[in-house]
Amino acid sequence: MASESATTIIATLRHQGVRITSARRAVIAALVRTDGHVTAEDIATVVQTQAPEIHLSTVYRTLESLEELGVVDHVHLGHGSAVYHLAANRHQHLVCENCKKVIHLPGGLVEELARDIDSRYHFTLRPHHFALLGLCEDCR
Amino acid sequence: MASESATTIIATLRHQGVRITSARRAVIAALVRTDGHVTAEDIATVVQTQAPEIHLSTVYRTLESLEELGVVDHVHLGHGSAVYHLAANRHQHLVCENCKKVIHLPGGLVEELARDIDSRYHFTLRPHHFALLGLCEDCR
DNA sequence: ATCTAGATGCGAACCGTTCGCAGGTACATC
DNA sequence: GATGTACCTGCGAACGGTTCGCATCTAGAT
Repeated sequence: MASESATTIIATLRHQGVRITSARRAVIAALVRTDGHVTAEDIATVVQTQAPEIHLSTVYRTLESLEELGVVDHVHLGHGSAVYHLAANRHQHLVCENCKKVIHLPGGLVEELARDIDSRYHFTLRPHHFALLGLCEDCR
Repeated sequence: MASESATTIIATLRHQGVRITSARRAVIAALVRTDGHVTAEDIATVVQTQAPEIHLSTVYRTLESLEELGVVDHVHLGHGSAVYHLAANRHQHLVCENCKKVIHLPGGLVEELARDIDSRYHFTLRPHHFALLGLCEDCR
């Protein structure tokens, strides 16, 4: 799945009646460019190299809107700030509780567990919203 | 698995060379008594009905030590404060992202996933340290 | 009874995030 | 192109949860 371009995302947003401001352009551009797990602060830093007036709180608010619109996800890695990425590259995270290393996993891994939990507890897992914690090879 | 009594826990701690102070007694007693998912603040409140001078920061420090000694676990439910419980009743949590309801699961549920992740990524899941987020029956 | 490493109480600091408000800007409308 | 207004922004202050520094105290070894 190729990652969406900034222009595509902007077109989608405009189509949904969302105002395209320079701050939003900048945040989207940053997300598309970095394409990893970045914190709001990371995004602010990137964005501010071009447009220093864009405030961290605007970045938070923009990310919040983008998430409501289904364009980005945020994940809590179990320590420190949440990280954000484009919903298009949704995936799972393993996080080492010792060295904090993050390992990306393909999205499908948890599906069996999700089915099991659904049938037994009538609960729909949304696995991309949480990280799987544990110990990596080096730390265990 | 019967939950350990406060006296048993204290004996274990003493045996490991840990000082038994009145604050620690009180925190352990509170944990044994409530036996659910309580926040540090909850514990402080309980403890302070008997011993008002025990400070929230002491509760945090005590919980930290108890966790290092393997007596308690803490879990981040994805929003708000972490919750603590005795390691003896280790279990899994489903948390509804909408209504915040918490469902307890037996510990073994994630084992297959854990084995899978271990063999593919050489990573040891510690599933009791994170909640599984999603949507409950009523909210989905 | 004495000593000392370690635990405590207290408040201030911290970090990540949210909020309130006054001013600014996108875009629908003419 | 000018105008209006709902929405967005910048800013700083506040927030909730947790950690820290420091002076004092105390458990338990001697």
